[in-house]
Amino acid sequence: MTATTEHDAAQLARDAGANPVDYLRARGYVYAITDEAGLRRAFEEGTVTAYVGFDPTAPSLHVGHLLSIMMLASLQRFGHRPIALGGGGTALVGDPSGKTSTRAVLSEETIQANLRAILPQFNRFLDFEGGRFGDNPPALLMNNAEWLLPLRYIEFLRDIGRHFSVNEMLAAETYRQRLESGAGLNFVEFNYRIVQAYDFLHLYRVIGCRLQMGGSDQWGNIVAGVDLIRRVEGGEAFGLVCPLLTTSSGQKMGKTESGAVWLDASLTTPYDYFQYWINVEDEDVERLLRLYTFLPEERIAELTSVSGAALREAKRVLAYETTKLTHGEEAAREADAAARALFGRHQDTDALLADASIPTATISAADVEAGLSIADVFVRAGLCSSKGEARRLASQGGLSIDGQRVDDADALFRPQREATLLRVGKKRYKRLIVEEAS
RNA sequence: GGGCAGGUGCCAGAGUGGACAAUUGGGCCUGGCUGUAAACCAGGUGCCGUAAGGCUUCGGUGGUUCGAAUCCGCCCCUGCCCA
Repeated sequence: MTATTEHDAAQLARDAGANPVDYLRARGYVYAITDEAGLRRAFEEGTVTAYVGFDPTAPSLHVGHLLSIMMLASLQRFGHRPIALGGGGTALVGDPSGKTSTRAVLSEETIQANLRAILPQFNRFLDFEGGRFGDNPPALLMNNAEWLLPLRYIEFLRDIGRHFSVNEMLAAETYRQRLESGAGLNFVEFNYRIVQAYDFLHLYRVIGCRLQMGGSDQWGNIVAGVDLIRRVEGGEAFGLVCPLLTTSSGQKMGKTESGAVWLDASLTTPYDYFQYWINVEDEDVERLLRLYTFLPEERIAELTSVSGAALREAKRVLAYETTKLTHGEEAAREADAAARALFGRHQDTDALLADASIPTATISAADVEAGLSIADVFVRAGLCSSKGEARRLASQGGLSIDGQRVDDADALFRPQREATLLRVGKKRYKRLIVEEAS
């Protein structure tokens, strides 16, 4: 496995005197910038404070948020100040961007709970102490509920609302789509843009934040903030958005059949996280290495100069590096070891069964003795959702135990030893441990 | 507030008293070929059951009927038009 570079790509670029804009562009993060020349100048003139908003609609961030996080992390390596803004207030409003229908309204308690779970996840990516990358200032965590909830309606309408043209907003892609598609748009959602713009204004006023970043679906909202700052304060602020990533086959990044790929280890295990990345398509590896790791350009070029099966090494590095960033080096090493053991050329069942890094389920010895069918066991291990599915898979040749195909899912499960290797399809493995009941 | 049209499986969308666990397409899953890739080909895709069969499902609820996703009442939700 690659030795970790002392200096990552962003720091190298900084040492070489590059403007962060150039780095972000070279890495593929830039989809659009409101005023590129102005932003470059701002970066040259001093420390820029930049923020990205994250709506706490779930108890964890997921891979879809990763690009924005990487942008913040990159800027910090250039000595600028990132702010991760938790949308404790905006989540109550609900962003209609890219949604085809109104999102279910979350309760305030849920949102607060989600926020508490999400904020620590930034720790691995951002430095909240300061100085980890030279003279960088500490990153900040903020929650817009703090200033949005106390807002008074009439005042807000008078001071902020007046700056927004309804005509303009109706013409905006986000809202137009919803209106044209007949999916509907309620007043609360219609206000999302205004509230988000206000966030930017607030951060500009309070800590001089001058840059907001996000996905390209946020462009309109970000521009609205930039405009608001100019109108209200006569200030200069910037927006930068990254492309909305899809895989070569058109899938949204970070989405799988079974849902989002979470950054929380209890929702998506490091093993599964690693597997997500190592399973990317050939055409995507290079782009993803640039976006989701800090590997230097030369290393990426070296890894992706090959084609065909040799690209697997690049994917392994991608998986390792991304897992390391999200879950730490230890977890990355384990996930990598498990992957090698399970998918390596020579499968050694005994070694696999002893390997704790492989996803594991347990079952009590008493249950086994009472008589469990193979289908039952696969269901209990979480590999099948029902016995019917297990039967179906078995009849299609999709189940195996210790490398042996299962023909009859209804046969009694008779483990040879306390550990058994279950497999569904080509890729889903689980180690099953029979435990003496306690 | 009034009028009209709707709410079906992961999604889209047929069905409009029995032949419906529900056509079809997409997605997804499995097998084959492979490199834990793509493309391609084949099969599968509610739950229980070896099977026969049973059970639960078509916004909610209460009816009509031997029988309802399909008919009727009430309620909830969505869209369009009018106010």
